[in-house]
Amino acid sequence: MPELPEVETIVRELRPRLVGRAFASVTLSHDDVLVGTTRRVLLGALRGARVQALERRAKHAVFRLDSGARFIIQPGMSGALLVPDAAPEGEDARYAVLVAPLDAGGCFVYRDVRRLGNLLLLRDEAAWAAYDARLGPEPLDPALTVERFAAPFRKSRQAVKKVLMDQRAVVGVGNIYANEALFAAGIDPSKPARLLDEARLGVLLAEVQRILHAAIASKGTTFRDYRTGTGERGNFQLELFVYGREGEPCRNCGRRLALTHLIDARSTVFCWGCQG
DNA sequence: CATGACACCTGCTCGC
DNA sequence: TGCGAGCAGGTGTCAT
Repeated sequence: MPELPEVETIVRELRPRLVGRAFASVTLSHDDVLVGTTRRVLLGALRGARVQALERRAKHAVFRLDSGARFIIQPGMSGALLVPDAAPEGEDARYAVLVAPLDAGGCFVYRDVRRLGNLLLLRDEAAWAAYDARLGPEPLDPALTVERFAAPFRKSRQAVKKVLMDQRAVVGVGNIYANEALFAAGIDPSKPARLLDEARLGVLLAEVQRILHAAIASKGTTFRDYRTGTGERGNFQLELFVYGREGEPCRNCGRRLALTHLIDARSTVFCWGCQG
């Protein structure tokens, strides 16, 4: 479900509700979301732990705990982070994977229908460094240069859209925003990445940044079940030019937008006229 | 090392 | 109405 703007929105909304609070208790409904840790270790680390900071890295939420460990949530396709006033019951509890009442009232809930999301526990700086090193640069980092952004594209024979969604090249861009950015930059999504010159990649980076900023301002894109940290819908779906609009007229030239699943088996929507 | 295929899991929609 | 096929904002592993 969530790409960079959605996770950024969730983290911003939950930060004031969680930072400074401690998890009074923790329950976990399924073990299959755990990566690199066990139920016993994770629950032991979270019980009584106080949240010192809540940040976003790539499409993940990062909880810095007072123990020095970091608790990471990768929401995957259907994960949601919420802080209701009380622990969920009945239908609300159905897909709750992790429930942690807070010391000062309220409750932290990680809800995930498909459970493709993952929970990680990084116990020290070395573990954090290893996790961080596997991820590419943040696209909204003002220090990111076009040269750095362009490098993995210049080396790859893959479709430019696939590289754009590769979290080792640049983080945070998933299927929705890859489709949108490539349309805005006038780039054919199936074009081999290495065939794009530096100027074109500069345009692509600029469009990625513009669109991600705009999507954050709209609190993300709600197509199905994405909700912000306060349970609201995002609004960026009203500003999409191609994603989910196959068969409809291009908002730029009026042609019918095309759909293909040939790139990385993900839906790619594009305009034959505008993306050369 | 780069690349493609497939796995993880559940729910919804669409066509027959 | 029922049922199978296909699809869904992500990411990791495996063979080749």
